[in-house]
Amino acid sequence: MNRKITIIDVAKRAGVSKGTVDRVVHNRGEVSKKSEAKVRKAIEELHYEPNLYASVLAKKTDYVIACLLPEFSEGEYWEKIWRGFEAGGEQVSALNVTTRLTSFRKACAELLEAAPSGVVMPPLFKSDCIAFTEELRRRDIPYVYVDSKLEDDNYFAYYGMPMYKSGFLCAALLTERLREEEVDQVAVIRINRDKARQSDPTVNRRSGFMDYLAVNFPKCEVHNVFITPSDPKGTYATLDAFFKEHPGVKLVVMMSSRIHLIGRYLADHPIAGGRVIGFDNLEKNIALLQEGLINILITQRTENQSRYAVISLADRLLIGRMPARRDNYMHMDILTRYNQENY
Amino acid sequence: MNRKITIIDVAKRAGVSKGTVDRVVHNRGEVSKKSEAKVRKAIEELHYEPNLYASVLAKKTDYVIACLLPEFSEGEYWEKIWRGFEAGGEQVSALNVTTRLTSFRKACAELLEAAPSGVVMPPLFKSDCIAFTEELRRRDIPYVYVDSKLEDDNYFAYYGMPMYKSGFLCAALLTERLREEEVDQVAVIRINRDKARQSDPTVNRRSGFMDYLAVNFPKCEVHNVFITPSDPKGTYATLDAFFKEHPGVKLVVMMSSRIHLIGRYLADHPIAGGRVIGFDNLEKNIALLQEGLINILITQRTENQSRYAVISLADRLLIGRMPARRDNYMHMDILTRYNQENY
DNA sequence: TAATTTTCCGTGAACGGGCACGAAATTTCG
DNA sequence: CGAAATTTCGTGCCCGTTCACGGAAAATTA
Repeated sequence: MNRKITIIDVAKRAGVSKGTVDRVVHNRGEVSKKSEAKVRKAIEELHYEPNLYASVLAKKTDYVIACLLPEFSEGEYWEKIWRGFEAGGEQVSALNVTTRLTSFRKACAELLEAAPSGVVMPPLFKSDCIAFTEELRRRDIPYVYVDSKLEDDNYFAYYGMPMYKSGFLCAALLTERLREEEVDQVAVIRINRDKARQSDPTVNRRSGFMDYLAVNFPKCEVHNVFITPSDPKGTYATLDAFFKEHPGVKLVVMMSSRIHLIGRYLADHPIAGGRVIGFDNLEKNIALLQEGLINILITQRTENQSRYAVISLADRLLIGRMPARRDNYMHMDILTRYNQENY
Repeated sequence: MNRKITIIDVAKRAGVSKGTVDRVVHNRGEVSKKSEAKVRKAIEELHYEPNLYASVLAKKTDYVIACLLPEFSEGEYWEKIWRGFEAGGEQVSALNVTTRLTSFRKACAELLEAAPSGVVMPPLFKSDCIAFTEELRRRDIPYVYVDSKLEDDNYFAYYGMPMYKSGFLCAALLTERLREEEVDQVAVIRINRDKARQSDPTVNRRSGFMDYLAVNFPKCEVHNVFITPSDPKGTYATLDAFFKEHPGVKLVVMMSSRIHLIGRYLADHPIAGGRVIGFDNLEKNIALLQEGLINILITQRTENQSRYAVISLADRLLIGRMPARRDNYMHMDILTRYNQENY
């Protein structure tokens, strides 16, 4: 029948040895033009494709993919990314590819010792990151962005959410079916950040959000309410003060993954007839969905970002395959209490 | 460093040969209790896991997974299932596993000739299917259901949507934020079926839908409107007549994948201020979303069902792995015009 | 033309595991 | 106890690649 074509079949047909075929397949040189042509012809005619498994088995080199992420505690957004790294690592572990999870901070230093074959990371601290990727480029180490990306020219691939559009979607869902006079006030809960060091990862999302409102509800007033994650009491007080002062606000959103920070307040003061939308399916956020305290979570398969990233890099290292697309925008899922179960 | 543990390492530690270890690993017998114990201990201690790739390479047997589906034309629901079969087949093709796509009708006959190692199928024609799976059971050929399932005891796994819940979700989305008096009438578009042969695959979904309404909007009146897919003109006329007679109907759903059948009518008579919900992301349905003629599509990664099915079966055949869950309910996605792009 | 360099290519030992074969060890039985 | 039957186990080849090694052929130089 249609037995698999092997390298030997190709060699025979081209009238050379398997070593030569191998050299041609991997562009390793040391082959005369004539032989190369014959081999390529034979490959073409027989539709030869190397057996990945035999190849992996025989290959000696071990690849290490460094996966960078910030330090995080349980239940945080980064835990999902971390899971994806693990899943991807598992998937490629049999391929002589090892993943190494590293805290972002230590990465640069560590790179000097153990030179990895590839790097996956979210570009978190912009200036540090630029220096770092510069170094990677110099060393010819491919790197993949997850979560968000910088606009340098050298990243190998990017996997993440379309941030601007997610803000747009958020605004659309928030205001759907509402008449203009019902969308007069919106509260955007925001996180107090140390602006010197941390860039705000939600800027693009926020502009998508604002743009949608500006077009569809130009008269809508947007209140920014700043809270501090480490200070639950202060958060509660801030919210309390805000909603006392603006009792008409029925529409609430949180652009980052931490809508759960206002869960406590919502439990005590549910927003009747309003709508609350957050992002990302952290367990604590899902809980709020289930309790009906928030209406919608806009999420994505966060783990997939990091998993795909690892796999795409392994593909590149092992068989030189490029990803189908360089920029991979993940689908945005809409989660309600009725469809969160099998997510 | 942490070199991979091989069968030789285990053999050495247990003081036997690799042949014996192999026999233990695959429960092939011909091993004394004493040796087996030693080997198992060594495996345990070294955390040995056989290298899948080496294993596949060495194994000679070829597996064939038969994938059954009904005949379909382009753009239909089954095309997605078909894609998944192809994707899954591709993924396992390097593992000596071949997939063969077969029309449901011919399957029984063909089975008599080429005995496949496994079967994946949607249980479409109930009585035929029961006879068929009986035969499979007798021959000890594992089979996996996709799309929907029969409640026999022998299927190896099932991948599909939670039908009842999808109806529930549909009703929830349809009526969200509406006051009781706004949900007085609902139109359910249905397909005329030859009841003798074809079972209605949406019964469970419809009961989920009805149950939600019964609880939350007990006074709501549900109109069933039957159309015939092969007769666009008749469909148009039927719809026209219906909506003329019931101008108050603003909420419309279609439980099957064919909401696009009413696209033509909707284009001419958009339902202002109403809501139209359909199922499944067929291209034609997506187009309606984009044009704003329908509001929501409840979908799933249909291709994944069939892909997972193929892969799970390959796993079972190659390394005897059971799926984590026997029944795998896929997540239901909510698609709107704002998040359909990267799906 | 012989010697030397360079280019090209074939050979064969891995890689980790499956499995057939036959030998060794053990049990059974006369 | 010895022979035969049975159980248990080790050996070695094979799967399709990769790649180091070294030899043959071609090109260059003297």
